[in-house]
Amino acid sequence: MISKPTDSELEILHILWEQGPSTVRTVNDLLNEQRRSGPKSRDSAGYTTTLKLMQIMFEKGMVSRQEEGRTHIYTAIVLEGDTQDLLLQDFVDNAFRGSTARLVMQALGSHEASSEELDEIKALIAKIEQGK
Amino acid sequence: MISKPTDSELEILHILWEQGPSTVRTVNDLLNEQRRSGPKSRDSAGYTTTLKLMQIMFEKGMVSRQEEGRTHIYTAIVLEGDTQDLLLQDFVDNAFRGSTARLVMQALGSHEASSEELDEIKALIAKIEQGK
DNA sequence: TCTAATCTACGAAAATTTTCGTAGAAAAAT
DNA sequence: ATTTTTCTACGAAAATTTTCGTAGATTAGA
Repeated sequence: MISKPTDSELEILHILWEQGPSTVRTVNDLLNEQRRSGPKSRDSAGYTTTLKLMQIMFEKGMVSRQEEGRTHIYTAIVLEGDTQDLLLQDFVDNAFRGSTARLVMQALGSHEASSEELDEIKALIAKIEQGK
Repeated sequence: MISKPTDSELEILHILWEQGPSTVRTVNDLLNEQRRSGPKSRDSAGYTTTLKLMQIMFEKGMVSRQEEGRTHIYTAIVLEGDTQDLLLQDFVDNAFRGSTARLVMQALGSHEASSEELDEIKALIAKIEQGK
């Protein structure tokens, strides 16, 4: 049973998706790196905090791990796209009452998108219309 | 200081936005109505649960209320669009690492949108490109 | 009138998520 | 060789969110 990751779990998943298989130490370092440089500077996470979270994620089946000497190397099992779908579905339901179109309108209306990105989106829409 | 509503608070805000000023009783009834008919049938909320949530929202300044006889009539203070912006910003950061374009692509790619909605989106994109 | 239903206020239990301290083993450094 | 660092495991505190029971007041119904 695939379930929605919590915010902290998602933070870790992003690192695993980007970096590939990693140790807790690596994940914790990058995590705090990002938190410092990120937009809303959060407190950095203690090592055992990250460790515990990754152990929980292992129990939930979100990540696998293999022993390498005395350390564990963790790998994301869930796919980035699948997870984003899951989160998106939930978010659209909660915040936009199920209307994907309204979400898209709001997103395009109030946030920046480069012309390249807009072109991509136009292309995608054309493709969808094609398929109808 | 405007802060992000929790999931339960958002559920209540949606009802206030739709219905306009309402009593706790009305909100609680509609809430449970929606939960029963909704996609993921959750347990219905007890009356005092909803009451307590709305009291908390009042303390936070998300809603105002006025006495009408012995009951209170609650009104949403925060605007739907502003709240959605707030939630969206957070969601894009957490789930899509800040890339609005990726969010839009994923949303359009995996969910349904009618041709009318797609037309609206195209129009919006044209307007944005115009403005550049 | 008196009984039942309905309202607010309030505190605290329950559930969930996040954080961290401590212990013990293993490796690395001095 | 012994001290320091680094790892896992584990439990539980802390923080947040959600739920509900109880009390007391007021209105409505029998």
